[in-house]
Amino acid sequence: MMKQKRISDQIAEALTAMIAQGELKPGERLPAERALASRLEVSRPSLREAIQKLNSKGLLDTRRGGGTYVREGIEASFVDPLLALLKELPESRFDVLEIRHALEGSAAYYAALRSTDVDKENIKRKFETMIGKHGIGDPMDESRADAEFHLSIVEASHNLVLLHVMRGLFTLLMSSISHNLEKLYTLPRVFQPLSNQHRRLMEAVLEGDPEKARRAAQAHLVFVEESLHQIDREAENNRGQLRGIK
Amino acid sequence: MMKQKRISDQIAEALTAMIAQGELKPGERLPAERALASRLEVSRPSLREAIQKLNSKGLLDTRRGGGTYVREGIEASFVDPLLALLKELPESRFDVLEIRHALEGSAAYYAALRSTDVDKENIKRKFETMIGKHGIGDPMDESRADAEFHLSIVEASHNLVLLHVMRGLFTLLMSSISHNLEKLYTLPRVFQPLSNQHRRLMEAVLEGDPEKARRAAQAHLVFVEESLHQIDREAENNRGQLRGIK
DNA sequence: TCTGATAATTGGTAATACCAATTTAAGATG
DNA sequence: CATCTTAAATTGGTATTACCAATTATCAGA
Repeated sequence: MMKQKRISDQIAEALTAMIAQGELKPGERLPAERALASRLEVSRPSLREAIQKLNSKGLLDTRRGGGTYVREGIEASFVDPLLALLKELPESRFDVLEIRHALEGSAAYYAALRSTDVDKENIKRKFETMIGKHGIGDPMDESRADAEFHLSIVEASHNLVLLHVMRGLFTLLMSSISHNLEKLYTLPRVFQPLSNQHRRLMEAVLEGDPEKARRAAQAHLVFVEESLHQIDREAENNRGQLRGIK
Repeated sequence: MMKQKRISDQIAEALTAMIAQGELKPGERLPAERALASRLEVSRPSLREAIQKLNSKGLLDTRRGGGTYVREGIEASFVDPLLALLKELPESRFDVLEIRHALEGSAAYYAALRSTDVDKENIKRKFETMIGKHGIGDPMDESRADAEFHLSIVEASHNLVLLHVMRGLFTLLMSSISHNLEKLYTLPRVFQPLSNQHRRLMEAVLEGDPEKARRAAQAHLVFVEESLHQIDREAENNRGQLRGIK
């Protein structure tokens, strides 16, 4: 006979399912503890224990006097330790690029094999959005649109675990932006080939050519890596010249 | 003026520090809730909330009537959401294999480029351990030794982010063992080529041939994937036959 | 209409009681 | 003396109640 699960675990699971199924959306506020405990017919401490569990997992966010909310970025449990690592070791972002090279090559390959018409429309939309963001504002916005374009391709691969991992990696990169990544979007000699590569990648996926898609994704990542190395070197040289003047 | 942290967070942090500093060792038992709450001069519900947080993070393990223990294996924070996913969708383990295909190909490539003498000795040791475990006991032990062999190659790639991701994926697989994975070690027609592939992978890394290492890693993963598919089909056929008898 | 004060709501902490599961200790039996 | 069974003690789990602290909403006055 199976042991009965503790009530707090059952509540945590139910809430997790509601978040996973979209019944509870990022940013949405839960009912007040007393009301929710009453509705679920459990005691408030049991509910609190469940909520604390999910706070700890990064799924919920509770503000004293202000209510409990579904967190906006749900990958925190994966990201936090890596974020600490990136803080300590800025070179780790090249580690991330190496991983992206491997994973996005695969993502593009499987996307070319598996994408549905809906996926393809989504990829096109994200590409247009990304192009539309160029030059008109915050490079952060461009960076976000870029990430969303790439994630649309990962979605089209229909590998849920890969999507989870890639979401975590992109969240990580967005959080650690500060290492000249914006230069990718503001330097014309970089942005133009970057944009062409994005287009080539999209076209390969839309044509359903897996090997071409893989190569396009990997060439793109190699270009990003080399561009960042170069931008780093130029920034280093600029610092050297400033020292000479002072 | 900084907001004062909630008491349960302070307790959770203190306990985490004690674990990190070795004051509390894996497997060790905490004092009883009432005693610990009294010692810390907090209420028992506050302490319980802290303990539930750490249970949720995989740092502690609480047994009703039996006490609270420091957990033995500590990578759970990455694993839990994916574990839930794997429970819901057993096919996700093939998603994981697709990712391993991409990541371990890269890991082997960079390991062949970057491994030090220490790395190479470690890889050899893990290989010998894995071979030594074959057939003499629990297939779980073999599975663990297999994971450690692969992780030794990831370590030799000197990509810290990749190591973090791969550790998480292996912990995930170990936790979700139940889908005929042990058959990989107990079926001679599977184990023999598997073992040869492991050897070939190791040799390519030791020779410092990156492309050969990548191909060896990827061939190995393809073989694992196909073997699991086949084992699944046979299990399905066996179930069909049992139905016929009953 | 805007601002400040007050009331209401919400989360945080504590104390207490009791139930359920596990562990330990004591007693009986061979 | 060793082993088994039973009872007691210990431990975690749940619930109720009370009160404090922070935030939000509402109301009154300028």
